[in-house]
Amino acid sequence: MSSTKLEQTLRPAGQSMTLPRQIIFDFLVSRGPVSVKEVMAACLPRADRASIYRTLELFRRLDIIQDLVINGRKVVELSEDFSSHHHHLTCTSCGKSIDITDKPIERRLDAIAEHYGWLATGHL
Amino acid sequence: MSSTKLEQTLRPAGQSMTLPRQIIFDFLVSRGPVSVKEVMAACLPRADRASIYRTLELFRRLDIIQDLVINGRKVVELSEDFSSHHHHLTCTSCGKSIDITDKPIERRLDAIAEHYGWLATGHL
DNA sequence: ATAATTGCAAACACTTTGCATCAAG
DNA sequence: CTTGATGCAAAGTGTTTGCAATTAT
Repeated sequence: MSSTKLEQTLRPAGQSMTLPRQIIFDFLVSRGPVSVKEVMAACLPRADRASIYRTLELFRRLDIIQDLVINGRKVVELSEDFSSHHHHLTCTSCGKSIDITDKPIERRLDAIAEHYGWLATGHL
Repeated sequence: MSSTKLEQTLRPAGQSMTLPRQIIFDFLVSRGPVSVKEVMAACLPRADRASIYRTLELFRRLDIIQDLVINGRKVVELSEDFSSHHHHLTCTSCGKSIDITDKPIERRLDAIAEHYGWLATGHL
């Protein structure tokens, strides 16, 4: 199969590049943060329900995706290595969110961590 | 029943002050962010499983609690009206988290929202 | 060829619902 | 008393697991 960014992550981890994994990954790339239910709706029956769960778990373990909650909705999105680090601005009326970035916030978070004697490895 | 902060929130909403609700609320006050499973473990069988779900849903609706994900764990914690606004510093090794507050962060978030023409009503 | 991954079906866990009983106002 | 909340049991969803068949290397 073609040498994509996905494959470059799977191979070193001793994982195979397979069609279900590609299908799920492609969907995640095409959409922003999505719920598991949305992944199901989009990938079934091309990928089996069990394979979807197993793939999401694998992607999570390889840090290809990360979980988060937006407006009380548990969703999954590509991690920073596959998209870029950002935050979300979410409308409390319609639920839609947009991605934002802000250097000062990042710097301040690092400073806070340092103040407490921690090393900020990441944040939501 | 006694006039607690909880009761002062339930009454105006036309809700009764009941023992199960008190039990669950007390547990949430005594502990920080906890998973539903932990609430179950602590409150069963004094409160019924169904009552626990119904109460958490009610608390959520009355903004007594809020959901969030800490380190991939979906948890619930008292909202700002019942604790004070804060953020979490979470250790990636042991999973423990501590509460922190930081004015500059708050101000910056407000500024960002304004920049996008939004009004920041809250954030995680 | 062989080892890993998949699809299917069954098991399991979690959450919600209907309804009779009980408690709060 | 009257209405709303509870406990129980059953139904409904969501997630995980075992295993034979399939696919990647």
